[in-house]
Amino acid sequence: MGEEERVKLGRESEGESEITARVVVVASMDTPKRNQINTPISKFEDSPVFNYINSLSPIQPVKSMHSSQSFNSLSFASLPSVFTSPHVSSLKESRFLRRHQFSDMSKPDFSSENGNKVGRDEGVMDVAHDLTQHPENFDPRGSVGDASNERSYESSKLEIELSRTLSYDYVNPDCDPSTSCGIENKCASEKGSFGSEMHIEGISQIDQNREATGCDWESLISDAADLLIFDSPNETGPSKGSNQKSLDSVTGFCTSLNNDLPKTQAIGAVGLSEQPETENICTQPGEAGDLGDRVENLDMFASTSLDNCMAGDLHGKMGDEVRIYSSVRIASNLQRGTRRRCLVFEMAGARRKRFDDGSSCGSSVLQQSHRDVASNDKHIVPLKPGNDSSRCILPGIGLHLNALATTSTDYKVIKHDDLGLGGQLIERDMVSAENEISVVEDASQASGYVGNEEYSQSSPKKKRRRSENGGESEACKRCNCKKSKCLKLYCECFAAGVYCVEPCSCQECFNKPIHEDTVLSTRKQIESRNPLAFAPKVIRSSDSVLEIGDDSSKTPASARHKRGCNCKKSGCLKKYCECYQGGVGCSINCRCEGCKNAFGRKDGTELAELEEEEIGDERSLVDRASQKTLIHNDADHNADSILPATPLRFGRSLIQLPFSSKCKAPRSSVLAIGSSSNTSQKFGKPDVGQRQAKFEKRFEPTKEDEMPEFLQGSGSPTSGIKSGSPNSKRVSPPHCNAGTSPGQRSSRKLILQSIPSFPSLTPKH
DNA sequence: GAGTTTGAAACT
DNA sequence: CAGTTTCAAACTC
Repeated sequence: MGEEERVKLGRESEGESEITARVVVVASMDTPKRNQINTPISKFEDSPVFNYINSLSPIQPVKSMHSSQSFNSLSFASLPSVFTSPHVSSLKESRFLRRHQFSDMSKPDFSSENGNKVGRDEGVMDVAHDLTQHPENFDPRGSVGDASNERSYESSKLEIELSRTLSYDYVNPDCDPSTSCGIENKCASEKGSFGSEMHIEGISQIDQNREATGCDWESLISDAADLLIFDSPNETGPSKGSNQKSLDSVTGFCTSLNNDLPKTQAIGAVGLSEQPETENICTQPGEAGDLGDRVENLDMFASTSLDNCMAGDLHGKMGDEVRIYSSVRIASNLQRGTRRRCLVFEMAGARRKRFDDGSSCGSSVLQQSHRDVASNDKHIVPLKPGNDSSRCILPGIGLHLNALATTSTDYKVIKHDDLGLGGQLIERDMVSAENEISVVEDASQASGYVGNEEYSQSSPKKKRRRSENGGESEACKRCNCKKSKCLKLYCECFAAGVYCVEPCSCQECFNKPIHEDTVLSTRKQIESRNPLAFAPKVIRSSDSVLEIGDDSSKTPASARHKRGCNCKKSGCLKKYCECYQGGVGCSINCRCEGCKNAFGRKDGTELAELEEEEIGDERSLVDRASQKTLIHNDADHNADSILPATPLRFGRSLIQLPFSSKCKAPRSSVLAIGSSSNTSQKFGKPDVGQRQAKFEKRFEPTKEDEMPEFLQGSGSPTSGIKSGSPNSKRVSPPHCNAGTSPGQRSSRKLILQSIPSFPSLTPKH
């Protein structure tokens, strides 16, 4: 219904403009390039796909068309493949790729919203079919596009044809009411294009435009096509400025097209919406005047489902050169990227709110740049059911990873949830910008959070006691601070980068989401003092894991405490010793006296030796246990997450856990070990081993990202634990690494690599 | 559970 | 950087 009205308006307001539009179209039709179009059409007819389409019920060609559009738009957003090959030569491929993407991306939204489940191919086929039926339509469009095509991507004719077909779909009179609305919008956009700029870019552009419009279209349809179309301020408002004529004329034109060349009109609209000139509306309001008409669709879209920024992004994408490759551009274009991010965040935030408990968690590092994301973390962070104190990711050194992970998670959510195009687009952008976060990480986190919550809830008792239970659940990090307010490293929770939770027995605790600002500031302060303060205390190479696997040899030597211990009385045989607690042997960095560390003496004696001498069976048992764990880790990654992976998991203690863990298991924690527990108890190793293993898996990958410094240190061939300052009580950050041998390092890297996303992800600030 | 021991963290 | 103090976990009873 909207169409007619609009058309009327357009005609009334500007009958001449309409005429002009037609004239233009006609001229374009005359262009010799028409032939090209014809050829492609014939191809379609001949193609099996075409036949298939024909075979399909003609009942709802329109819907199919819509779906196709939406897909295009969607693909536009995501299109990795497209990114890879910007060249026109691959147009055909790009098309297919797009389809794929669409299918993937759009499924949720479109299928549900439009009810249009026709595959893109079908849509395309339908379009082709329409074309065959209405060949005249093709000419105009194609001619226009070709003539004006500045970019001259050399886009394949087929692609052009496809785009045309798509556009036709839009126009298709058979469209449902909902679609009609979308069509109108398109018309409006067309106005802009025709009126203001006849030189429609090449077919490629059209195609792109189509995509863009498709996005809008989809959003409109999904939300409320009617409302959007008519309600959109753009139509009446700014867009009408200088271009109003064009709009009106366009409208008229559209109308006429509907009558005469319905399909063509749709195409034009698409093309218009996306002219290259159109940058983001948001950024360039001034354009509204010029592009207002074209933009309308986008604006509407924006108002509808996404932020204006989103729309602006879309516009920008579309506008810039080939839309197909727009995504690439986005990445390059900071402004746009930023906008998207904003959008993304906003969107994410909105969604999150749904889930949000109200507890706030923040990530420090990312805070500034990714503030929004951080806020989003809330969702991700497992809030204890019923407990505000749920752990949140704190900004520690490696926090950015967390944030990223979170972010990624958010994105996922967005994708799956509701976001239509915008959401998807955003995701893409974010991913590209951030270097893609590993999904694994996200999953692990999420699961981890849950685990935490459960865990914490499960045992309100002291942490010590808690750990006893499952051992594995690692109730780690339940503090008992009384004077530090849980804002110093004395507090294990804080040190671990997690918020205190119920189980904690702390007093006057400020390490809670409520005091996020305080926590963050404190963290920063501490980090300023010691950048590695929140880094994992125990640096471990993958080797150790492997070694453990062997059963026999196993020297944890590969892992070392970054700072080393300073034990005087414990002989490094009690948990007072951080090295021992971490399940690693003492190293040069240690200043301990009378070291008897079962995992490796300061003098270089390693575990293996110790085992023989002192430890004996116990150690092997421990190793085995840890080994098992490690082995399972990959598979269990998720399970691991169950561990107290509080938001800050990346925090040092968590990382430490791998081997030692601060998850201090209660003495009795031996349980975890299982059968071997009895023997292992002696040194308490069992706990360590198992726990370490678990944590290790999880954290190892992150280590590098989190702590590049460490990596470097570990990376240092000398590995020497001591490379740093042997004498200094506290090892300087760079030196932190405990001595990992070069070989170890390599193996470690392998592990890291296994986690695909991390390397690239590390967004470094 | 209270008290002691211990060593890291923080402070000077 | 070294020494001292503070702190909370680890440990003992």
